[in-house]
Amino acid sequence: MSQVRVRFAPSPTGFFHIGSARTALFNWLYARHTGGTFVLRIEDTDKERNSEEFLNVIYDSLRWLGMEWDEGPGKGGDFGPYRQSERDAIYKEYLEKLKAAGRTYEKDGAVYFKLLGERSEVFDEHRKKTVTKVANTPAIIDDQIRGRVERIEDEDFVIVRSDGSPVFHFVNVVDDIAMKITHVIRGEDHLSNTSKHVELFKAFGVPVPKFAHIPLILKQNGPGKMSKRDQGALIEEYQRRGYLPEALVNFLSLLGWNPGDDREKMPIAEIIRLFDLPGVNQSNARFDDKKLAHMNMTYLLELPEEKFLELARVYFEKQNVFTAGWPAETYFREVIALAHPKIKGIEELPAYTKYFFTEDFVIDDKVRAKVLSKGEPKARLAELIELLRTADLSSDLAIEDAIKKLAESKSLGFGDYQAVARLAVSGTNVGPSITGMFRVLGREKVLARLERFGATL
RNA sequence: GCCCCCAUCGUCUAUCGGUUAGGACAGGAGAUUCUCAUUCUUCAAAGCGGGGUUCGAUUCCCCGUGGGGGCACCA
Repeated sequence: MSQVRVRFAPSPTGFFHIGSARTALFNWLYARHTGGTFVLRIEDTDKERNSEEFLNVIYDSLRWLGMEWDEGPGKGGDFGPYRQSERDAIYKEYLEKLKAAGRTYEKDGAVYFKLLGERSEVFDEHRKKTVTKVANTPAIIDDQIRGRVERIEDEDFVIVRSDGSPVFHFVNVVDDIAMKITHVIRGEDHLSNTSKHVELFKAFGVPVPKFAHIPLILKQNGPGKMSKRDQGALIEEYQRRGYLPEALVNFLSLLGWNPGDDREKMPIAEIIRLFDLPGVNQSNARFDDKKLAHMNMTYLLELPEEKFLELARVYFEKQNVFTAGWPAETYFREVIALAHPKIKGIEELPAYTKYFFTEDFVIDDKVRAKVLSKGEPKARLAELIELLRTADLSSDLAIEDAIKKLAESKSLGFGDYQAVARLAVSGTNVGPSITGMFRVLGREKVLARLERFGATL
């Protein structure tokens, strides 16, 4: 195990979204790549905005995506507790160090961190008030992605609120020191905060960790970064919709990083092997749900049949598709197998397979008009009914053979029978092979539907 | 307003000074398949502008412009 220690430090004040997931992912990847330790720390110092429910969302989402933490809540470790709300004693201890060093003062009941340098009163246009500026020297941020960044922190800032609770900047740095974090990998939105953090590290007399500020994910439409309110922003939504976590992780890894060549679809072990901080891009990336959907489809297509069946089963259960009871296992299995190579996402499954499970499906009017406008569908239907009364329906090949022979005898093509049969049996013009549909549905249902539809012509 | 970061097809990106600027998603056209989807072929599509440095800049530097982020007793 290497000395690298990284942490993901979410605040349970909202849902777990794409941006957080990618920050977690890059931390996790770096830990796995270096053989280091991935720490999960919960930043719940803002009592007003926290909830247990949000905490579980974080745990569930991380686990679903396959990012198990090495230290943290439920896992233990030598530097716990891992929830900031339980670390008051540690913050008090560190606050005393700062006080002893003469780097704090109180004002309006709050504790301020005192910067070093000459002070002057300046009117701040933005905040419309007079503030005290400090002629500080620039903080040097050694960023693994952006290189050397300098920024001057020129105002004292609050580290403990008047109600006694410590502020983010303070606890964040204290915990990174106490938990021996070596690399701080976080979103670029924190880059401007980093000068505060560097000042604190220096005030504590400890070495400043390496930083890596990763680019942000911009919302798909409109300006700005993606937030939890944006369409497609929540991890739990992908979970609910039956997306494959491997696909989501693969997609996320490619937002701001690449393996250095043309490869996109890669197993996680390969991503871990190739991932490194200097390879991360510096510019923000716009979220693209189409590309995610495509990535998901490629993963879905190569999923082993048993695995796909289980995902389908779970999805049908969650969506409560079968209100009147589950279909027979072998039947369900055959339907799902038929749909597997044809769909782009698990969420399409119920609609795609509906007519397999009920007689109560609608005939699409547009498709009906289109199919009935060509050839002699009524005659074809009658011939098909006649054929299927006795034909061998035990295999797709046998069915295809029978229909082809029939078509040949009338100097017609397979398509002349396919379209009208499909419409009668499924109500639409999209679906699995007609032979597969016949085989799985069985003679009785197929004939009944063909006859029922024929009666409307 | 001040500070910080960034800049290649619509989008994600490759290129570590010399390339017909490549790939992927999305889009167009075609082929294959019983429909649809897949798959395959193919087309269209990019170096923000201006200055430098250099024999030569997408690549290095500067200035604009544009985009993003930050400037709380939120995290």
